[in-house]
Amino acid sequence: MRDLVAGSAPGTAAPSERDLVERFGVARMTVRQALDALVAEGVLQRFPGRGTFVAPPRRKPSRVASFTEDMATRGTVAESRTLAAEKVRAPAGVARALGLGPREAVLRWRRIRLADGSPVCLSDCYINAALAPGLLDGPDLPASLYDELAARGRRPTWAEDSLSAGVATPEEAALLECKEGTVVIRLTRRALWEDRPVEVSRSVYRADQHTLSFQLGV
Amino acid sequence: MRDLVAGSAPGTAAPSERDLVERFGVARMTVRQALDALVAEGVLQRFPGRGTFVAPPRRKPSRVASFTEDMATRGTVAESRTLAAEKVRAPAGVARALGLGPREAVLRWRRIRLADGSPVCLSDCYINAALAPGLLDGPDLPASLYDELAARGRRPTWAEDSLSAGVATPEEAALLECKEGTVVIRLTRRALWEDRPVEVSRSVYRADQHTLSFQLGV
DNA sequence: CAGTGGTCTAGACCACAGT
DNA sequence: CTGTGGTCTAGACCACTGG
Repeated sequence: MRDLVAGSAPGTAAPSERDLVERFGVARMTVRQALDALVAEGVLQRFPGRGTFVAPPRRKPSRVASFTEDMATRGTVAESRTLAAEKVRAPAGVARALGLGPREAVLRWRRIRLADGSPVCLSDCYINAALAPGLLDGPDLPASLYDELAARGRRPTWAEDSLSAGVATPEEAALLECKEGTVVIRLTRRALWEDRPVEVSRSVYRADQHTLSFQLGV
Repeated sequence: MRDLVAGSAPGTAAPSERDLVERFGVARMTVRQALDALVAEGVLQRFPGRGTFVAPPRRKPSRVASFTEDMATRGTVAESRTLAAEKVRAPAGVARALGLGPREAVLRWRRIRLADGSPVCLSDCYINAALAPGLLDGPDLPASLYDELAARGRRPTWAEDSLSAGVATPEEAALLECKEGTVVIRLTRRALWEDRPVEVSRSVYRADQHTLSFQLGV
């Protein structure tokens, strides 16, 4: 079905609905449902009175990106060193951001993130334990938090990021293997799955090594 | 139609399709089309074999935000001082980013952006003149670039932002009324409308005064 | 004008949930 | 088992577009 238009130049007219009815020997409502799917996908566009046409290419929808993915799109290898992976009672601010009562259990995962072997980011992540039980319990820690959440059907569908910049504290400088006073970007993220907070995190990126990028949809 | 579920708690069952057929005296396909619209809007969710239910509330889709909107959501007043508003031949890099030939005409708009009266951002924006003819020609400059583009049906539907951080140059410091060496966030944006580049810009934010935020959708 | 998509009817059979 | 949504048929009339 979609073969009929695959690879066609944008603006090319698709066969009319009544054409397809004849060609496939089905009812017109059936044809329309098939076309509806392609329209929803953005492959086709309909113009009443004129016809159905191949839509101009669409940008990928914006999507909450994981560090791992982000690195992959740059062609660099993401690794991480875990500094802490534990179940703790949520600090007040974290509990509030996760919509939990104070001192409820959360998972904390603190990592240094490396790109091609050199440290670019220090991340401190709190995960709603109720939504991802045992996430940090296995013999091996997950390679990617978002992949692991995806495997549990809990990948964030929405996130709010706040960005500021400053200079590295002595501790940050030591962990990121840079000079104290290096300019860093601080990113705070609150990520939700189906309107329920899954993760809050604070990350510190070496700004001299790393550029953050965002794709913003519609 | 949507009154039937307006305000209902998420998870509430909607009337079944056959119910609605009787209630409104229409065909089932008609009911389904009406429901399809609500499902597409995210108001309802269908579960085969079980029924149709009120969907959990959805986050607003991520959307390319304008400085003006961004300020409004913070409850602060956005203003700007125009440093330059002119038609120029596009520098090579800008031309490439806008998908134009070298030295084609583009609109350049350079502004200092103020939040509650104090400078927070220096922005240098190049606009594809073909997509927004005369944008800077009126007796008054637009109050908001994105509002003005929206009025012409050319509001960006997609954008790609790159963020880095550094320290203010002497010129930037003078314009932003801060000390040389103040930490700043540099943001490069390429904004498209229907897959055609509309705007590329470079902005410099005082990081000690301003936090950038992003909402990222699905 | 003829052709297009948009909407609608009054049925039908299927796969699947929950009881 | 009954009731649900998912899919399908073979028509129909409408408003709109373009020549």
